[in-house]
Amino acid sequence: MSDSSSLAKVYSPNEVEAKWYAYWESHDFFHAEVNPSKQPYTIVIPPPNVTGVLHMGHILNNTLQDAFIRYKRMKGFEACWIPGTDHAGIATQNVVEKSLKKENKTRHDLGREQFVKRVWEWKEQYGGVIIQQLRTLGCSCDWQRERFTMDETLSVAVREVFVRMFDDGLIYRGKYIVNWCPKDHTAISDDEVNYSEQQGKIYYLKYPIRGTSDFAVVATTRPETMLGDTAVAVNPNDTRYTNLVGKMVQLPLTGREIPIIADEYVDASFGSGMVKITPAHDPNDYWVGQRHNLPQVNIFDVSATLNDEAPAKYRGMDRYDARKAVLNDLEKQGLILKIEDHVNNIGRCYRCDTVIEPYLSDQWFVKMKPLAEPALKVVLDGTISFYPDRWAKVYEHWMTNIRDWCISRQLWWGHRIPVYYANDGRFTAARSEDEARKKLGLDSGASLRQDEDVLDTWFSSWLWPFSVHDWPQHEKLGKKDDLAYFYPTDTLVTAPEIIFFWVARMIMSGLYFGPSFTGSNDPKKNIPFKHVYFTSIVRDAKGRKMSKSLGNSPEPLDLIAEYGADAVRFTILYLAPLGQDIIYAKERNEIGRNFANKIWNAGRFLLMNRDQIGEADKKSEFNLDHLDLADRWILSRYHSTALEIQKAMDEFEINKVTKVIYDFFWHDYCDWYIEMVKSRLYGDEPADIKHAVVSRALDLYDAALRLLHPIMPFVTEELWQHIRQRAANETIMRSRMAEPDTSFVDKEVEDEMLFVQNVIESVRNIRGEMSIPPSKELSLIVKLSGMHKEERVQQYSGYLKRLARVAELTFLHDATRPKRAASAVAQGAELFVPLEGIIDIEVEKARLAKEIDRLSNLLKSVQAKLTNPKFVDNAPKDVVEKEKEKLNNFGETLEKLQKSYDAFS
RNA sequence: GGACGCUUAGCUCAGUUGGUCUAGAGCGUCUGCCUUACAAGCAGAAGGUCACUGGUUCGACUCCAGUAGCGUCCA
Repeated sequence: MSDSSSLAKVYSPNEVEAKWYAYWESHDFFHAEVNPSKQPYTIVIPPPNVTGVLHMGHILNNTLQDAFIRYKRMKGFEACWIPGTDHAGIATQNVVEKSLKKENKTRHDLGREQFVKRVWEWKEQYGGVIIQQLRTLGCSCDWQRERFTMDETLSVAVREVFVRMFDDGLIYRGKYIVNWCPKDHTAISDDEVNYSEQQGKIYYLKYPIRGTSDFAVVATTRPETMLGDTAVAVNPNDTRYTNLVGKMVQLPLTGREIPIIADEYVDASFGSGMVKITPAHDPNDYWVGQRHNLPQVNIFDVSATLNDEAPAKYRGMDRYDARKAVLNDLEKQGLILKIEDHVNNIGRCYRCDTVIEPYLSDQWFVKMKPLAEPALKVVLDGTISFYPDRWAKVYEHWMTNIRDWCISRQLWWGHRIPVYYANDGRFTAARSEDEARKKLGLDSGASLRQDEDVLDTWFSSWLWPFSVHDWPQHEKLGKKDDLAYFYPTDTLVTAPEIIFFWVARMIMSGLYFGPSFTGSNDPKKNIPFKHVYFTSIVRDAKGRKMSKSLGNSPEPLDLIAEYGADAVRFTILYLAPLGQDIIYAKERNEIGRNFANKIWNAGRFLLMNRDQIGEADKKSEFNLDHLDLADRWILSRYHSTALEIQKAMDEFEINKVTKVIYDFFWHDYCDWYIEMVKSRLYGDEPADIKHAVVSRALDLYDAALRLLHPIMPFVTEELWQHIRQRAANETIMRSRMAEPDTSFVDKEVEDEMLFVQNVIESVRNIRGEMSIPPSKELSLIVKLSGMHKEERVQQYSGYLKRLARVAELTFLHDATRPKRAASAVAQGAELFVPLEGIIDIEVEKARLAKEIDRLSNLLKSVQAKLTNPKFVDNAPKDVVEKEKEKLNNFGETLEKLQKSYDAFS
């Protein structure tokens, strides 16, 4: 596998990627096992919907996780990335219902059992395509540990948690406003409601205030709901009504009296500044009612027909007939102040287009206060850290204003609520019917009815970090060690949108249930993860969030096919600053593609030379004595790069990681080091030196590939396998990433190299400005000064000659000045490039003038500082010293340039 | 309405405890090159009142306040 002739001129990723992924997977390289000799590093995937397909958000999220996992694996950790999907109650049920609709059937035609069976069939056949797509992206998930939230063991976990919390008094049944479809007789979720604006009316109703002849005027778009009013509310800061708060009003048509209350929710500038409160028929009013302990008067039945709570004459009317009747009766009593046109936002059922009714119904809740308190603490005290940390504030705000969690859903697909009702109406939560009978004191065989509802999908995913290890059956199933070893996980990578839905709840469940399997009350042992990385939002070139409905997102698999997975991975990480959005356009993948190609071609270069020149015998390679400037410099650069990468990785600054490795590989290694290597390989050095040069270049390349591997796994594996003979089961992904060794970082060498680079760049600049073609070789005359010694410069003159395309290099020792030469100053050294017959004096004068101008501006500002006594007195000594040094440098350089300029006048 | 974030080259972004690091990179633009790894490349160049206003300071892209625009979450 080390044949350079197989390397094409341009890298084509497709076959390479498929080949290596199959190799990795078939060799179990992704699999992690309990290994006491290693430290574990664990990530659980945010389980994508089983109905989902890969989108740009997934690309970002999963590339991040894979980069972290691969990095830690190469740093010697037992790295375990546990994948899986979630059953996505509503989404999945919808998909199957839609397919039923094509057969002109509804789920009711099939019945619950058959319908659920049908969903499972769908899941087995079509579900989880995203899992396959993650492979295309290169994700090194431990597929042997793949889980699904409806798996039997995870379902056991859900029931266990429900029963324990029920018994602990943390789960209760209560009333809650849901979106109710009066035609389908079902609750639907927020995203199943279609909202549209519609021209309607707003009615100003007059409610008599008891003990006065005044009226409270309330504005409403739904006058019929006044029959269920239980209060009138004003804003507490609204001075117009301060004296009314606490008084009672007579609710017309009902004979009831209701209080006037004060609540912040009321917008004093809207309508009359007074609003009717109908807790049973409006979500906002519901919360006002909760705050003020108002009664909930539900006037509708399941078809939105008026029930017995309404006055007799309206009973049996539907809501629209009731509206007419109520308005008619109020009008008769002179209780309508006015009617205005008004644009309403009306929600309709996505299935049947019936106007949705906010409807009070029985639901199950989790008490959040007791769970929230410890979960907030571990974030505030840093036991769990957020990246970026400002999300901690958002988290804190939510956790301190938390509402109970409604966990019941009126669906068939999901974990059915494990609550059982006896015939007499008593109920309990239980792991099985038998247990329920026991708890209810019933005979075995007594009939029971299980709750019809299922649980919110989040009620299973909040257990994910430990349910993936089959808790609570982990001991029985032989997973006790796995749970102990891999829990808590280390890093969670997720979108900030689900900080409340998911992140916060996982922290709660970890702290609440953790002690039962960690055997400890230490929050550090029970938290589900230590670090949370919140991903960026991927936007299009116009700054709009990428979404299916806008159709502004590229198809990720097409991107991978066109540019290669490595390129897509590299590009998205390169563009992903911590905590900032990503502006993404398809063409940007050229960054990653070009980089992959660059690395590929550097590999080609090395292989050609390895094959033509040959390698050194291993031992001589790192004999530090014979390393020259280029070698010492690239080693220094390599180790500082490795150190920077390590730091950036630790801080989750992944885009910095990509930039650092990109700059090192492309600019340091390719632009300078390889070019310098060429001058040695193509010169007349002895063979053994050439061999050593080839070997050293290969070693550095090998090390650089390993630094890059977590981000571009495929191309690095391909090249790593090519450059040296590898054993049958070897892989770069399980090789060790070298630890940065700062003893190689050499400031002096980097400074000297900087001088070399300055000289070369100065000559290139002259060449460019004078339009001298590269084919024309130049002479260079150098007059050194200061620290630079001729003997040293002679040692690397070969580099200057080759890289600046200089045929002849001479040194000047006296004050003579070469005639008709372009000149420059590099770190105090004067450079002259004789250009007899070529030089355009005006061009050269302009070139020098520009540089003189730039430097004199710098000089002026330094002078201004140093002549300011306040600066000299107040600024730290080293800063003043630095400025003085600058003054000297600028002054000297300026003088030299000026002399050159004057020579032309 | 509340909280938070952003505004640096034509575009997308770096710039880590205030010292003009001589404010950088990629793309785009211009010039010259198919120089025996790479034209998806090499070399060079042009391009920036660091959103605006004020304040703190010897000194502000950097810290503070306000303004404008954009964005996210919450209500």
